[in-house]
Amino acid sequence: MAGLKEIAEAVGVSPSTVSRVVNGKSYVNEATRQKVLAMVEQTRYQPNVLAKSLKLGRSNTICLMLPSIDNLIFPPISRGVEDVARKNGFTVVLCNTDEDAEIERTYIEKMKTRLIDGFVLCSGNGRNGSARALRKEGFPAVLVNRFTEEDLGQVDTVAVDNFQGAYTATRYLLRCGSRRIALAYGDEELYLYRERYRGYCQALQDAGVAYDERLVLREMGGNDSFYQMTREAMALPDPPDAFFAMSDPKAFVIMHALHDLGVRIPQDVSVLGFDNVSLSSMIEPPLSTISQPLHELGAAAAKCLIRQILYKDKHGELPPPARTVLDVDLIVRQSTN
Amino acid sequence: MAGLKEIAEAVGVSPSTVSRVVNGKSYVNEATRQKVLAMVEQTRYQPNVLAKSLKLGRSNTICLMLPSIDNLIFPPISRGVEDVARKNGFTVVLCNTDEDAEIERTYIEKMKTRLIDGFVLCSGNGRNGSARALRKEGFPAVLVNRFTEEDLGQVDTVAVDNFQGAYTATRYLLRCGSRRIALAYGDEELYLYRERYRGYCQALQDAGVAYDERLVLREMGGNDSFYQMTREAMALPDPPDAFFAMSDPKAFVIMHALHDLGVRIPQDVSVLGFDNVSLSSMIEPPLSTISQPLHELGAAAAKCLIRQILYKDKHGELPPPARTVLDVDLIVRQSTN
DNA sequence: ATGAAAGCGCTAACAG
DNA sequence: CTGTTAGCGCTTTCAT
Repeated sequence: MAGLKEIAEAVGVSPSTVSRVVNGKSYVNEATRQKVLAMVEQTRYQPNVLAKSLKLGRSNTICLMLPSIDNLIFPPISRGVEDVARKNGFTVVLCNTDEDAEIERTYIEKMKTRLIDGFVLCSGNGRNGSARALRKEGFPAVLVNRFTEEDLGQVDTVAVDNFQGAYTATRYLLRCGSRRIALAYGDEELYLYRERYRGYCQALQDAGVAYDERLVLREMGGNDSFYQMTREAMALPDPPDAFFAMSDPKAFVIMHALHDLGVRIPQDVSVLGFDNVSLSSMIEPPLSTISQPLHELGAAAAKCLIRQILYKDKHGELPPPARTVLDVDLIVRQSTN
Repeated sequence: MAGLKEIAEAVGVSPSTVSRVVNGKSYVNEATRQKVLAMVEQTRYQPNVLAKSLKLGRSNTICLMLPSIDNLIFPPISRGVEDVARKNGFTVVLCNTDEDAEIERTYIEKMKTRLIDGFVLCSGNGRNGSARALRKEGFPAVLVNRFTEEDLGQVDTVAVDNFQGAYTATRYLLRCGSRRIALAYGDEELYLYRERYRGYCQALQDAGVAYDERLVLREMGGNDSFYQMTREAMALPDPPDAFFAMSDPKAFVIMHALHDLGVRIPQDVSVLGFDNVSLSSMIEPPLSTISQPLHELGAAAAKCLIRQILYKDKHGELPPPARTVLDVDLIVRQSTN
């Protein structure tokens, strides 16, 4: 692969000149500019990004940290991030942490030594303040979906309004006539789930419907645990007439359990999800759900991060943290009535 | 961030010495070694990977090129790649090409300038010989799932035995008593689908069952096209008594269409998929399918690639191309009988 | 408008 | 066993 030097020699100018025309930063005599350009074309010259990064202290690379790309909501988010990153000349490195704080820490350290320009994080459970630490060190960072109260105002965040989404969901179920709404509660460590819980409670209260602790199914060890909990709930003296699942995959498990119980959806009980994962429209019956704009969430995060990076280039410091909240929609399909 | 130089000064030795102890390549006086190590510890020194790569011409980074991480089979493959890469000290950067040869080409060029050590490719439709070109240039590369006859023996490949899988699938359906087996045929440009088609035809022939062109549903413009084709097939004078879908998502669409038609699965018709994507066990009824070891496919690819990289380091050239074939299993669930 | 020179952080001969 | 030197490919003052 030809380098700056080779093409400089071939044209009979200095490497600096070639660098100048390639980067278009400084004026160069039009005649030589053309000659250089011709040679660049001819040799299909591509600048060595590593050398450039080393020199500049900027790699045009961002890191996307998530629990696992296997989780259905992350592929679209990841595409959102990549699509805008690419459009802006950035490369993205994806890291799966498996929710392990140690792995996350290791990755972050490693990435710093690659002169990574910034981080998009969806991996924290909220307790480890990675993002805040990063920001304190001057690293651009943005939290997507997963963050806590403490992060707000301290670091950039992107998410939907989880409280509102759950409120809307619950109110809808109520309006459909449900009165005993079971809740499939995700990992309570996560702020986003606590927010959805709040939305659920608030909607119940606003409608004057009693909250029943026996109807809140608390995840223990994965989504599969909802299979058994669903059966137990249905065995209650006054069983649920609806299930609100805090994520679509939980709804899938619930529907499965209900099916095995011979309970009809939605005739006997309604099921409502949250996320609008691509498969939710493909199952039987198609799942009603609260849609999160997954791709946009990723795109917004990347935009936010790139804004920080550029701002830092210019002003030498990070811009004040911004909060982005996207809207959710209620998608009514056939699992509710 | 402290560099080699800083810690060298602090200890009172030369940078080379520090480099030596850090890399453990050469013997260093035990006493100084300890002092250096102590300082390394204390300053939490992390070598600048970029500088190292630039010097060595090796980045310890590999590139995973796929159509889109949104496609259900890729997340597990991607995890397989990442897991073994990480274990071996490699970072992976993921590129989504959306099946666009131009995007792929651009990505490849870009990655070369990052001194990428090698490529795992699942993105080609077979016609563009990216992998062969790469190999010719001396770049380690391995093809996963998607490749053609021409690639065999020319470049490293990793895949399941698609012919055998489809043969097994079809034979199973036949043994269950089906005689009119419709086939949901994926993109015929892809060798892997043509292989599955061969397996289907062979099994039919071996069983002495007539091949009926009207039963082969050829994808046109996405999986959703199978919805309509399923309806049409069921409207035939002698409709199918089974569907063999060349991928699980196609099976989902078929099941959906069948459901809307009021056809019962598996009582009226059987449906069999291919891939064993994680959701196939969660739908109603749970889908019988041919399981591809997705995670292992990725892991095997990464191993193969790393082997090439190491071999090249040592011998200055690539090892002869190897072919890895993994086994598939028939998973009988409840969509067939 | 252009060239010379220094240096980003690291490694690898080559001396000693 | 350890220090000196050169250089990976690029950008950027600073001269000219």
